[in-house]
Amino acid sequence: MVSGASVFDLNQLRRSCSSCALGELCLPAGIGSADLDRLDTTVRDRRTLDRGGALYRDGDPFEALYVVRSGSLKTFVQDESGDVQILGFHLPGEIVGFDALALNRHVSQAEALERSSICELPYARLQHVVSEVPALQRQLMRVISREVIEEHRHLVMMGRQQAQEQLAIFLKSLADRYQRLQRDGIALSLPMSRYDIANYLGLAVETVSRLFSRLEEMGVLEVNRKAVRILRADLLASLCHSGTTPTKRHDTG
Amino acid sequence: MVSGASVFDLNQLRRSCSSCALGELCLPAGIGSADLDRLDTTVRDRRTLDRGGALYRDGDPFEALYVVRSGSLKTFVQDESGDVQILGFHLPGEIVGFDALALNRHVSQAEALERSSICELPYARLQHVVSEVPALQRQLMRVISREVIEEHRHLVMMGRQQAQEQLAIFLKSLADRYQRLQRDGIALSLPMSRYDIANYLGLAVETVSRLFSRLEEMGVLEVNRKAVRILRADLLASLCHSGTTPTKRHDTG
DNA sequence: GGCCCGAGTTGATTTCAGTCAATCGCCCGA
DNA sequence: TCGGGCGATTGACTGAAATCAACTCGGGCC
Repeated sequence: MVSGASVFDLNQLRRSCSSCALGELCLPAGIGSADLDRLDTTVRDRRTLDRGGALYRDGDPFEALYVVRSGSLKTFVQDESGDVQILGFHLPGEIVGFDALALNRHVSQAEALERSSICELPYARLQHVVSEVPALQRQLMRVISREVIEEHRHLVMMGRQQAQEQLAIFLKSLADRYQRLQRDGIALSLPMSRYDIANYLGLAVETVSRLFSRLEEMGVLEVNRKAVRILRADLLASLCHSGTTPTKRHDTG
Repeated sequence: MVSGASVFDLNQLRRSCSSCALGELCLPAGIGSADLDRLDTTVRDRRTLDRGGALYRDGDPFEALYVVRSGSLKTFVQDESGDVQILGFHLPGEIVGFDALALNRHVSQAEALERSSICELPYARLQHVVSEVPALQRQLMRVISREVIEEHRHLVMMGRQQAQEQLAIFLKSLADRYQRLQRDGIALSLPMSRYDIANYLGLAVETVSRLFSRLEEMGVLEVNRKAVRILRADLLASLCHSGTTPTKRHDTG
């Protein structure tokens, strides 16, 4: 039984993309099955990271793009004085490492928030396959574009004046992403700490903590540390656009 | 004389990239001259936008990438209630329009901050050339990666708790970009309004105005509306890291 | 099991930035 | 040339979030 499972895993590993449950969420979306086999050959292997384990560090040479297979990551930049800004939280199916394309070395860092499994796409191989499979090239561009758009969402979130709006948008967006993964979008178990959330949103930890409490008092959430249950998704959604912020209105400058 | 200039412009138009002064700053960086000629064939033409003129709007079908040739643009998203978040200011040599790759339509908007000249790279043609010139494909990826990194800088700026730090970083970064364009990095003439700056940084206009005044009092700047002269670049640089923000320090969550 | 540490929460206080309001002055167009 | 309007500045005030501080709780480790 045990050895049987192990053999199964090996096969799984060998035909990673074709059989991967993430399917449409990952790079292979919209790729024909023949091309999919080609893509399979570029996936070197899976790496497992423990909580806090580094996938890449600032300055590391660019070797590969990485797909989160299970678990979750955070990416962040850290300046010379040690200040951190978290750039994103990455759930299964999401690809990280695009920051290294420009200079052939990473200019940010990626770390596991929990025990995570990662697919590695060595860029040399990927580039080779991409040059032979135009559909994959387009798909790769689409994926980077998604990354750009995701960062736009982050900027919009941070641009809000009301901290409560920021947190509401964050939680709603996280819930939506879990739901797209066919996971529970109501009973979340946040993989990141309050410190991470605060940093991600540009707030103080205490503020985030207080906001969780306030949302609980309002009956929007049920909060127990990392376990967060959304009781009133409608209210949460309305809190995302609450205050009319005249500063932000369009103004041909 | 007049018709002579016109003929010259036409030739210029025809051999745009090869003769463009932007050279290394734009897409052609690191491309051989033969490939450069190939790239030239993909540049449809130049468009001129007046101040406030739209390059593309939210929902527009994806037709091309655009290079700022002269002038400057702002890109922004606008939600259903009209709230705007400015995503970036774009100077000559910079490419915009990557947001549309994911869904084949734009999910943001681009508008000229002043009279601007834009090179249009129809994506269908670009893709064709890219498939024949692998170096160009790599270069295109590098350019998108630069866009991602630029957005990281924006996020880091917005994440700062002190508004003064945000503005200092903004000004320093803008000065650096102008200098890279071989323009004056000391005597800036800001193409964007105070409203734009405020929105970009997630601040109120009044705060931005007060900060300009404060920086002037401190002897860092000389401010006259859009004309800003950096008197003490060293001080400006030090203001970029002023407050030690313990919240932001790295913290394994 | 008990201890210890760090994440998380809550409270008190401060401060900085947002808001409201008034005014200036530049630019553009009648 | 003269208004008008908007961008920009400045002031007064308010309020929300940061800061400082104390404490709780839970999990991991011995």
